[in-house]
Amino acid sequence: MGKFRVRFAPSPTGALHIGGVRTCLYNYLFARQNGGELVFRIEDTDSSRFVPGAEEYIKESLEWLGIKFDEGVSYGGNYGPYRQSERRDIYRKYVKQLLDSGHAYIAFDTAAELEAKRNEIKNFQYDASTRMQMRNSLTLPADEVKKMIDNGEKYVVRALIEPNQEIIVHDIIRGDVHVNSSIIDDKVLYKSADDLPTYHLANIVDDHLMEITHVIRGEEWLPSAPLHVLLYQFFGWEDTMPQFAHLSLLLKPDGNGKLSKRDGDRLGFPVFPLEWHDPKTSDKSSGYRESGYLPEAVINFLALLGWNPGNDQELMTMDDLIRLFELKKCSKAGAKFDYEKGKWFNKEYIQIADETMLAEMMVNDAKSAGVEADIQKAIQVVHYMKSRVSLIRELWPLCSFFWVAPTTFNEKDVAKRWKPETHGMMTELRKKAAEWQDYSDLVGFEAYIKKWCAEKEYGLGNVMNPFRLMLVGELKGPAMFELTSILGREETLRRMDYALSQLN
RNA sequence: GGCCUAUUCGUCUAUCGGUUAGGACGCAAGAUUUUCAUUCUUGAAAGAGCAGUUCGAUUCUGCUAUAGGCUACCA
Repeated sequence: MGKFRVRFAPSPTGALHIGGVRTCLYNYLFARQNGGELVFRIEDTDSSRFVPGAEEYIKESLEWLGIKFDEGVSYGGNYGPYRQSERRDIYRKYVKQLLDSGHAYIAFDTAAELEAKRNEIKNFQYDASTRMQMRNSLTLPADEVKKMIDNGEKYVVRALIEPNQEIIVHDIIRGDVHVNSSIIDDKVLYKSADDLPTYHLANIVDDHLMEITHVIRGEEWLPSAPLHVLLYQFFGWEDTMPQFAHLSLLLKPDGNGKLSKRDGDRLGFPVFPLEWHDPKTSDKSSGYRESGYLPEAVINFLALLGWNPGNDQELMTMDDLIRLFELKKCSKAGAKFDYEKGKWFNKEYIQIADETMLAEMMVNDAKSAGVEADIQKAIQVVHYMKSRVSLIRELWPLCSFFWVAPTTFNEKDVAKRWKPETHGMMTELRKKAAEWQDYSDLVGFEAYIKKWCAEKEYGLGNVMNPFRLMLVGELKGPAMFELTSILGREETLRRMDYALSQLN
């Protein structure tokens, strides 16, 4: 038995949807676990839907997420080219083979003719029951067919499907799916107009030639899987036909239907890994990276949407996933996309993330807000504040007061904590704070202030809350002396002076 | 309309015919905290419906309902 080989084969028609990311992830996990190979193939057989930049976007997204390909477009390999638009010669050969063996035929029906037929016959299907009424190589004399082709008349090649055959698709996740061939129409396999095959033909030929052993793809492909099985038979490739695994779909968090870009816009969460600027519509869609997610969190969250290791373990690294993943354990039902849970995963990963990296990202956000935040201080701030955020992007808004001194004071908090006697107490506290020199010794400073409170018989709450109010402008932030240790002596005193001048 | 697939707490899910149906997110309450968070504890919360098979069905079968997918010279 040879190596397992799987592929991820997107169409470059736009940003990579989060569901596509999951499909790719599962392929990756499967390949890694079995010491197999993951191939990156571009399925650009529909020239009209091509979007420039999409291919690069897909690559960059998967790189950010830590999903690596072994071969394929821009990775090289011995089975190339890996872009279907560059494989025309190959497909032509196999189209001819199908035509010669009588498993396919040429059809000249125009779009208008097909449309007319659809109006004429209810539930029209181009198949055994109707093909003899159409303009194709089955109904036209051979010399006329040849003449039409020579004249450059546009045609398509259709699969010739025998009716009333039972086709069984063996699916790793779903078991055997039985389908009667009568419900499959004579699918178009090739269009002379752009000299390109359709998905179905290209897919089978490429998977065979690239020696793919397992096709792991979305459930939307299940209905065409019987056709694919038939094509393997037509070519005589049953023996090496890959095993199928059709993954359930990712659904909208609310209501029904599969998750779409619009849901993200509507509900306020990203459906794409990276921010995407559509060159055609010039629409901008948010991405997980730009929204403040860690790739590890996105991977972990996505992996568990439709699969689980069979126990209660939820936090898993990529290595864990590679070790534990099982196609057979993938759930058959679609999974609603729960954005809140995704945020929880991210929060967990922020807690174990490198603090310097988090600080650098926060410093970047500060810069965008027009504040030059120094990295050393930022690292300290992150250390104390990271447990409070779910997204990296929440860090700066939450922590900006470490750099930007308050100019106003929250009215409610003042009303609650700034009593008539407070100004006098805070003036005294200002003196004690000035006496203390080493603010980095937060334990010593805290003891010093508390001792003073005890001597004066001041309630801690009556001191600490106004103190915080003076430094932050409201009642929030880390522990009081963590706060002063980061602010430092000079800044602490300065903020106290300002507050004392504003509050009375 | 036709075909295919699915159906356990609000959500993601565990359960290899016998369980007080477990966990996580979210939610609620309590504790902790000089603030806000964090953290901890506790709680509410589920087998779509109806038949059948069986000593016994969440688990197997059928029907119904509901949901999703597909039904293009798109993938």
